[in-house]
Amino acid sequence: MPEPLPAAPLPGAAELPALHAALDDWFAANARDLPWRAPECTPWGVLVSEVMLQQTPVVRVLPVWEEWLRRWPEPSDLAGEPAGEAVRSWGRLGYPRRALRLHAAAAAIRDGHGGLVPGAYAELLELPGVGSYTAAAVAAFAFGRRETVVDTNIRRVHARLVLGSALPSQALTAAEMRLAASLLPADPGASVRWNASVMELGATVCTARAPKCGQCPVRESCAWLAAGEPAPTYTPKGQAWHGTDRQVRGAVMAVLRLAEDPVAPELFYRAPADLGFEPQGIAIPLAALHRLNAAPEQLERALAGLLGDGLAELHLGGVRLPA
DNA sequence: GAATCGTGGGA
DNA sequence: TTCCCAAGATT
Repeated sequence: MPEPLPAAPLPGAAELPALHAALDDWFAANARDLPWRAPECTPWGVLVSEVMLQQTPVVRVLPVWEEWLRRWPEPSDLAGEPAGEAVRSWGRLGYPRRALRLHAAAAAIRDGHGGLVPGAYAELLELPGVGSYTAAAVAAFAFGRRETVVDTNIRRVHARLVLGSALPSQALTAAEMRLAASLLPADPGASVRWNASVMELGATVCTARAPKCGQCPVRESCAWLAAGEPAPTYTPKGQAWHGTDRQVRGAVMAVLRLAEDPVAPELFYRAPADLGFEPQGIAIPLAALHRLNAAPEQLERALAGLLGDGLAELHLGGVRLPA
């Protein structure tokens, strides 16, 4: 299939070194001091950070990551615990399936890789919860490999800087991957710094809303600024939340995370006050769940979904986190 | 390709 | 208050 030509000429071989140098200098002076970027951070620490950072802001990941690495310094440490411990210690990071998959990845690393996080993209990609972005990111940032790392930040920077668009396309395309590959420095060390600096630029300066173009080290090269900051050609559709099954799932998960013992499913369908619970412990998330006023069918779907995903399991008539 | 999957903070 | 969206993966 023929693809449309880029809206702006791509940076040529003559311009790329200057672009690389500009972002290299900017990153050296402005990079955030994040623990998973420290030289002593292990590949396991990098992998945990990358999974936690999927769709979750840095500030919320930081304390949970610290606790995970303190408690489970190596993959085998996590693999030796029940999966439910991973889900519980995930706290309120969201998308708790990630905790389950990270636990499964730890077991795969212990059983299939001698307990060491693999450094090859193809091997990383085989791990549960690791997709194309995370595999490339771990290979690059933990092992210094030359990989084409493409996340939402990098896509947005490329869209503006090179293509002159306000936002990247709604779905990642093969053309974007080729563009990213064409911009990557040949030297492995330089490529790692480039990936990290473009991502950092997108996260802190070239943001989705209200970009700080005045602070941008490559604003003179930006196709979007040159084009007069054209508006997006589409409006992203928001994610519904209130009244959805997802909201109910989240509320049920909050109960299970706090429960010491299996929770009788009937409790999900009644107000804690009617059950004679004091407003403490498990009664707090139960009350929050009840306030959602979810239809019984909705609660059934949420529970069935959690059981199907392995985020909950039945045990002696109750529901609990997976063993 | 589109839908699904949490959560909380900032604009 | 409401809306947006943040280092995606999976089906």
